[in-house]
Amino acid sequence: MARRRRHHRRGHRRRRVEDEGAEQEATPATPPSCPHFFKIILSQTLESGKLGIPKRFLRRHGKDLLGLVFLKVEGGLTWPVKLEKSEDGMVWLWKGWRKFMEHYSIGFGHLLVFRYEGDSVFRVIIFDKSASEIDYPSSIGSYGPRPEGEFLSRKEEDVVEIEDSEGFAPRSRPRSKGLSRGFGGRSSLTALELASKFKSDHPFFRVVMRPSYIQKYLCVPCEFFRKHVQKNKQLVTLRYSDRSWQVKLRSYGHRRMAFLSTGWSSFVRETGLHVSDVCVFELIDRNDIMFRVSNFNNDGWIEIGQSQCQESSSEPSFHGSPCLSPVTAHEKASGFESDHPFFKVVMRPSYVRKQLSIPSGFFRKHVQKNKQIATLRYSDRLWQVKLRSFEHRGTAFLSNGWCSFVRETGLRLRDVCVFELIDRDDIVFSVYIFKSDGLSPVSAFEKARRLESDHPFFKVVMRPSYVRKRLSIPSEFFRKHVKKNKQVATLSYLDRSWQVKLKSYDHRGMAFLTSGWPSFTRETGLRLGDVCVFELIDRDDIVFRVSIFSSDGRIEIEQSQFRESSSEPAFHGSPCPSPVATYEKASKFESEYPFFHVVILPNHIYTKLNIPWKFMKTYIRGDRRMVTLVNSGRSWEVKLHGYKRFQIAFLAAGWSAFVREARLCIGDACVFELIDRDNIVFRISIFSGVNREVICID
DNA sequence: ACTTACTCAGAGGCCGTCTC
DNA sequence: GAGACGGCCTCTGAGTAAGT
Repeated sequence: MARRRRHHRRGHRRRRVEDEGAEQEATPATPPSCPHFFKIILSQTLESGKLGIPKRFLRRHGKDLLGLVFLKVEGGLTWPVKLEKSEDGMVWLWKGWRKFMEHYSIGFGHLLVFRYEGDSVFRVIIFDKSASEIDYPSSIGSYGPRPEGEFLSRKEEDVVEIEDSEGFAPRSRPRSKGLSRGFGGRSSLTALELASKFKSDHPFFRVVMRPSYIQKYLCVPCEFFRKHVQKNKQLVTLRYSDRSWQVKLRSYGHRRMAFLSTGWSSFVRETGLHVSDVCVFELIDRNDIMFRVSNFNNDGWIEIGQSQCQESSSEPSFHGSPCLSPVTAHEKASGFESDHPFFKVVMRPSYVRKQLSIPSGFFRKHVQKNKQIATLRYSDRLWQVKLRSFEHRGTAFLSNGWCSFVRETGLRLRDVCVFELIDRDDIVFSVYIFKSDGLSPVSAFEKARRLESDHPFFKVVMRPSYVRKRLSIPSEFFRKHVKKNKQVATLSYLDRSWQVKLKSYDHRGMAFLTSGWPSFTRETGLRLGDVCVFELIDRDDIVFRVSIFSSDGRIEIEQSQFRESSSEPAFHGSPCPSPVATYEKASKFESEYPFFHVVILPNHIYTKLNIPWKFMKTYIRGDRRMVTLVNSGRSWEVKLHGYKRFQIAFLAAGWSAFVREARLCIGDACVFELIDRDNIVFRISIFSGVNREVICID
């Protein structure tokens, strides 16, 4: 049930944020008895002296509105305002509206919520530019509104609110694209309203989650910090749904600022906090600085600290690079809950190809040290997988047998797996696979990977740090194509260009696009998972022509002179994803003979090739030490090593000769068909990169 | 034959500076 | 003053070489 509700909640979150000046009606979560709409005050409204009522609101409630309505502000007067109807069906608040605006000093960027109470009466809530509700004194006559940015509530002295979110509230700073981009919120407003009703005996503050809060750290309102937090405190505890997180409290005394830093991102990730969620932080223990956190979500879902909601006591944290975390699979998996301990993993190329890294925290906590084998259960099948751990490094992997699991369950890059430990004694995991579907970056990836240019270029999958901060330039590309004295690059995209600072650290061979890059990502709408191709079209002035391939089909612009590639440069930003396509081709391979396939990695070229132990155990009898590889009419004798004790097998002596002479390349996928079990003869089919397809199949 | 250590690229965190 | 931005450092993990 809880799972279903959560899923429902995610669905709401994904609703598109409305545009500038959006007019909203009551949300589905709002009781039907209390319809409302909101308006953002733009210059046009100020100049015309009238305010349009949203048509959708009129359709539902317009018949109740006669020629006159009454506007009431909390604790204030009731203002009669005449309505005007224009020919196009619009209805305006007209005579009396200007007076109302002047009286309450309503200005550009203010947000007004009109809650319809029936009988032509609207209760009006006024938010200033910082999205803080202006709390007008009850003896309104001689008072103007409180200064912008002041957010202390008079009703509750211990309450400090900061209600400001890039997601739906106007920022205190002007932005280039207008201040109300995505005032979105029909749903945010509901969350905000719900949160605004929050009451507690403890001091508390409310925060609307901004992108920077989600991505980096949370700013604690300085007023609250000064008043309630002892200066020597450096650690706080956040309680949420029966779990606790230790988070570092960082403060700059001289600036009277405070942030929740180390540990905050874990809290965000593990509680599934999103931009525009409204959180209430209740200080339930002043001595140890413990906050009870309640989250008011966008669709009215409330998750209160230490609530009855079922929340996993295990570790629901995601493991694996966030850049590869597909929003959809990720979100689907986010709803997973269990009484058993579990961990979640986003499939990275190395996981799909090789071995799965187990989160060290999970391993330490739940897996007995002497265990060497784990069993994976998926559907009605079981797989035995070797459990490798390196205690001193705190790392652990699923190795031998894992590849078979991947192959046989059809696991792919960016799928999300949940591993639920249902039997601690025998280490049995029940595995749940959340497919990344078509919304993963794969399609963008596939499109981008086919491109080639006469100019030097590199390709990047957008990671969180790239989107929000800076872009890392492949060191090899930088060394090879960019002159050392260059400090500025130009990014050309469509008809626009951006000047971006080029920062390099020669001693480490690292290079980044820094200042100006955030503007580029913001203004081109670049998002996590999008793929960018950077063509260096001018080496002297470092001009990159950029092509963007969106991860969800939202936009796709190919403005360059790209053509289909035959020799594909590696992607940057995630470890060597290019073999995935060849792997996928090889995955479709069918044969009457038993077979396995591998993607050739650098270490395969120079050293040895592992054979899946399960394959070895099932199909290769006896203790034979030599095998024959057949390809394109030629054959190679290769030494076979198999170690029962470690369940490892690989091809060694003779293998490198095969690699060399069969012209295997890194990223190629090979299918090994066992065409003669007695003499151990493998027929090798090679699937190469783009355009080469299968080079030869005997 | 197998394990462990080392190296390096890159992601992300910390904290100072800048800007509004 | 508040918060965004930027520089640099540390940590992580993949790949590989060396050690036992």
